[in-house]
Amino acid sequence: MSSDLIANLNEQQKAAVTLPEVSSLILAGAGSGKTSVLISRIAFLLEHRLCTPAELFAVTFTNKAAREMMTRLQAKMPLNTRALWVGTFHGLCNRMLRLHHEAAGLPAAFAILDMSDQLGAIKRIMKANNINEEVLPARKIQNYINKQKEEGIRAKDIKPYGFGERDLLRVYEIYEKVINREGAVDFGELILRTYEMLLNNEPIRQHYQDRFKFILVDEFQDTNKLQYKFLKLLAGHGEEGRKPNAVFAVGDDDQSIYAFRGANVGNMKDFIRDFAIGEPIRLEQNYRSQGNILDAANYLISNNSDRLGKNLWTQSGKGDLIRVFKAGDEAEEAAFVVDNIKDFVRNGEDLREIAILYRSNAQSRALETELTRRGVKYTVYGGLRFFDRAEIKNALAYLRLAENTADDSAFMRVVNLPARGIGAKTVENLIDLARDNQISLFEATQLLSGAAANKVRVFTDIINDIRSKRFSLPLTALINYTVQRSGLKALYEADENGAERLENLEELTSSAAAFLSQEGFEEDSKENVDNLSPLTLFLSQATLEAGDNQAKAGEEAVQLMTIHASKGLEFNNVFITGLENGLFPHDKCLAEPKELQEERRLMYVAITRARKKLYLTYAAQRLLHGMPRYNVKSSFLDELPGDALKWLTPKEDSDSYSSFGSGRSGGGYYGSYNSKNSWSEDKRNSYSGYKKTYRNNENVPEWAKNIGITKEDKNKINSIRQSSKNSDGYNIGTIVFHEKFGEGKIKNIEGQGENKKIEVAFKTSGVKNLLLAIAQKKMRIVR
DNA sequence: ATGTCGCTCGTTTTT
DNA sequence: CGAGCGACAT
Repeated sequence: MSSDLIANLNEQQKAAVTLPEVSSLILAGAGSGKTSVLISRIAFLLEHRLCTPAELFAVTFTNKAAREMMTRLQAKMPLNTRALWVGTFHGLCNRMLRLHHEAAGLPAAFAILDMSDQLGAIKRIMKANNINEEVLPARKIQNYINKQKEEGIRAKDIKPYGFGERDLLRVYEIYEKVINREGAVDFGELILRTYEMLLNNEPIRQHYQDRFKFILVDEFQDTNKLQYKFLKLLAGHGEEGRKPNAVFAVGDDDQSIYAFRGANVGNMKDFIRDFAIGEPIRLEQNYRSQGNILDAANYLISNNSDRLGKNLWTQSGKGDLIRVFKAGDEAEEAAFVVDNIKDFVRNGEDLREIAILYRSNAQSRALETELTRRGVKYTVYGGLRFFDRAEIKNALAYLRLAENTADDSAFMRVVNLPARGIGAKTVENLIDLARDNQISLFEATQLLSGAAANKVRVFTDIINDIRSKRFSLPLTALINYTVQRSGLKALYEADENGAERLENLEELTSSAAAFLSQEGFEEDSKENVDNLSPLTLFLSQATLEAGDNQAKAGEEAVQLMTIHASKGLEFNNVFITGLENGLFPHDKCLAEPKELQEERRLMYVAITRARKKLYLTYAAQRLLHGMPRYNVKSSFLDELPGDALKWLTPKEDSDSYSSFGSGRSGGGYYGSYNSKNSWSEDKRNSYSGYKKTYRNNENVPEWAKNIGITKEDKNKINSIRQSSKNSDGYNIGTIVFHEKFGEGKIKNIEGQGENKKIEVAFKTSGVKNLLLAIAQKKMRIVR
């Protein structure tokens, strides 16, 4: 059994998996089999009886990672997953807080505020306390509060610097008080409150310290200061007369890309020191990418300082060269990308194995336009998530109020939704009453008088009614009842555009049903293993797991996403677009060397997503906020090894010759495009050796052959240039598909630009004359 | 209570 | 350019 477990591991992986009961740091490079090691480690501990399932605490950053760990573990051995403490920091802290809510000073049914609830709460507080939002934007305060909590700092711990911070601090103080009264916690509070609960309650602390003999942490480089403090406390580090529990931390300092939200790479070095780790175990064999891709990644990241140090290698060959393409503008860039995707498709590649990456979301637009135009299916990661939809949040707000009437965020959201004639004035009164009497908005409704009181009573009656049924009705029935009783159902039924919202509300019920079975609730049981009600758990999960916004499994589509979103994923073919100074590395990161290094790590992450083919593109000109901006290529391109690249457009050297001086070859194309220029540059830097050989086509080494541009390459580039210039692609004979009229063939074209008109013979709807500028939005080219 | 105008701002973001 | 928001009018 156990030999089977480690049979497929390499030496380093084996060393990590079979460690005795000690703390360790596993430096796991991209594609080095990190997840396998983590799972094998747990399996190893259990099989060798080093601990029981109940003695494990394994924490990840995303629900997806936690789920993957559970599934793969279950595939290895039969396990009762609910007994296992595997989850995200927030999920596990939520679990602990629910179990010990009294010790933490919270009601059993405490609400969890997401970012928008939190922002709303801050705005409400500012209004109630006459703090002008123009001077101090609520977003700034939200940022400030979250930054403090990420470091484990309470308002009472802060001595403000100057007036600026004094005001921020004042809101932080009131905010703490208010959300505590509401029986609510925000994301940061979830962890801070758990940390403090353990810190201040010795019996509970000791219980968990005795229990969790093995603590495993994934993506350790992404932990913030508070999370590290929490881990130390849980491990019993610094506890007198106690040997700390074994912490198995897996991470990669080169993939730390979340400093902007509090992640502290420094935790890795602190961990080595605090837990006397000695040397980390390095997983450096890469099983994902081909040689050239890996070389590029290594070469690039070597420009960063303060690394723990690591060099990825692979047994697979060099593979294809990395293609570099300079486009005139973003449309041309998109045309190039889609053109190559079409080639992949012709060669039978699965669309899901193609990813287009970019630095910022706004860049997806040009790409989407081109993909749509050429009829290539795609999905964009990071859209609106299920539990973030307005109608879902509305329904949940009713349920939240039924659970916890003090939840002011939920109250504000739905007190007048659907409209019940409760206007801004009434709400303002309620806010004042609540503030003056230190009570919830719901309680404040009791103090209202006159006509407003009657209108508000309609609302509170609804809440009380749902509340009274929350234990007697099963969860799915309760949700259905709530949707109906709240008036939301009628509201969306009356709305001619409400059909989709109604569907989503129905899906909410089915997601609750799925949740129940997944959580292992017995048919009629009211509680799970932790004695929590289905409703409480469902509401927690709705906030903590907003639902994944990834491509639906089985749907064949090109994957578009930011580089941040791509972390942890891999694809056969990857396009990294927008490689321009100012965009990537981003403007705002140029000033601080630290931030530039994070940008470089971001590039490192992007490169290492690719298994086989990697394309790097940039555009000389790009619309930014509607204005054209002229860019130079990203400095990161100069940090890649020349002999791993193939320039499809004339190679551009940077103004400084540093890249030559440091021994990076300028391998590239010196054929018919302005070859004179290139040759003169060649002479200057004495790197002409193989290029000359190439030109003469004698003794061309195999790897150098690839560097030349073929005729096909050139034709393709020209056609891209052409097609993006006249760019619409609507010609006589083009087959189009129109949303309304279906498929048709273009018979005639008149006019130009804005006035271009096309005459289309539709199969089923006859001949139509359409103004292209308008019809284009509802139409795509079939071929 | 609802719609519309005009202003501002624009990196990445999971929980 | 275009989303989102607040001020203002209806």
